[in-house]
Amino acid sequence: MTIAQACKTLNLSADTLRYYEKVGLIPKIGRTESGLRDYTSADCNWIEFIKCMRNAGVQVESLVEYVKLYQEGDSTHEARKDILVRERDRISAQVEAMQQTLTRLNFKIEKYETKMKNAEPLLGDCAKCSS
Amino acid sequence: MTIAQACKTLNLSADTLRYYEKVGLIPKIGRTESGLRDYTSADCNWIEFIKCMRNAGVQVESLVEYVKLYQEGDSTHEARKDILVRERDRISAQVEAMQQTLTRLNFKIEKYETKMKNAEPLLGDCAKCSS
DNA sequence: ATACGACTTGGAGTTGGCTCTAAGTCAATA
DNA sequence: TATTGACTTAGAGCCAACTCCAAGTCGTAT
Repeated sequence: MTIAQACKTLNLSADTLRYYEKVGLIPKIGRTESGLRDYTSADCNWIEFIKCMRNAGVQVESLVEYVKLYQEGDSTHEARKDILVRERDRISAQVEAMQQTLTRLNFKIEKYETKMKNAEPLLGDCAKCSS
Repeated sequence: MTIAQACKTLNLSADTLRYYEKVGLIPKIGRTESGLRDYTSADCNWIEFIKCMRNAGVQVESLVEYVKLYQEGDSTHEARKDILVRERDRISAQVEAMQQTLTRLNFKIEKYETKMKNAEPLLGDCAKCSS
């Protein structure tokens, strides 16, 4: 699969795919005889995984670390799991904070909707975010 | 309240507070006779709100827009509500994506824990993220 | 009086994550 | 054979959101 096709299936730009490969976020992609990248479906699955993690806010750095360990083989089993656990906990905390923000936003939106024109001076008085 | 005290209560750096004021993310802070910033509790409440939104990933740009409208008075009531709704929907979608990522991560972590050393080649085969 | 520490400013620098540019290679088509 | 279009590379540029720096101004303690 050419890079153009990979872009379409993954909905990522060619620049981004090349960037991901360059920084080690995805393993080296195989080449055709003339030197063009040739994405396998395994490559695409991996990139799909990476994309999912990136969308959730996992840093490129962490994923690079994970890929590196993965390439070092079985001995890195524990370390890899630790990264996943760490990132899961990070995302989990982030989701909780966001849910509190949602509660707060909904409270404010409701005030706007019930035409309480004086909602704004109370801005800070509604439920506070924990952070 | 001096900027140092505001930093402590809000857990934000002085640079960040000044930056927020400069770009219009928080209204102009009053000054003492000698020109030092003097934060009121209303200022702190506002900043607390801003901080909550920023923590949830709301862009500075959007918040600046909101503050600007707020300062223009009652006529911007609808426009302000629209911003809040827009950002709520954005956060909401993001939370959903993150929850799917969490599911995926938990699946992988479990595989690591049950000592399925061959978990990695299946990387892309577990539940896909929608995005 | 002078030194100190907390503040002020404008503007430069940093980080993360892309995104774009320029110059070149290659295969296929007119 | 010449041109077209998709690819290649290294490296520069860009954007958001801070973060740091230098030079200067206060009020207070020695």
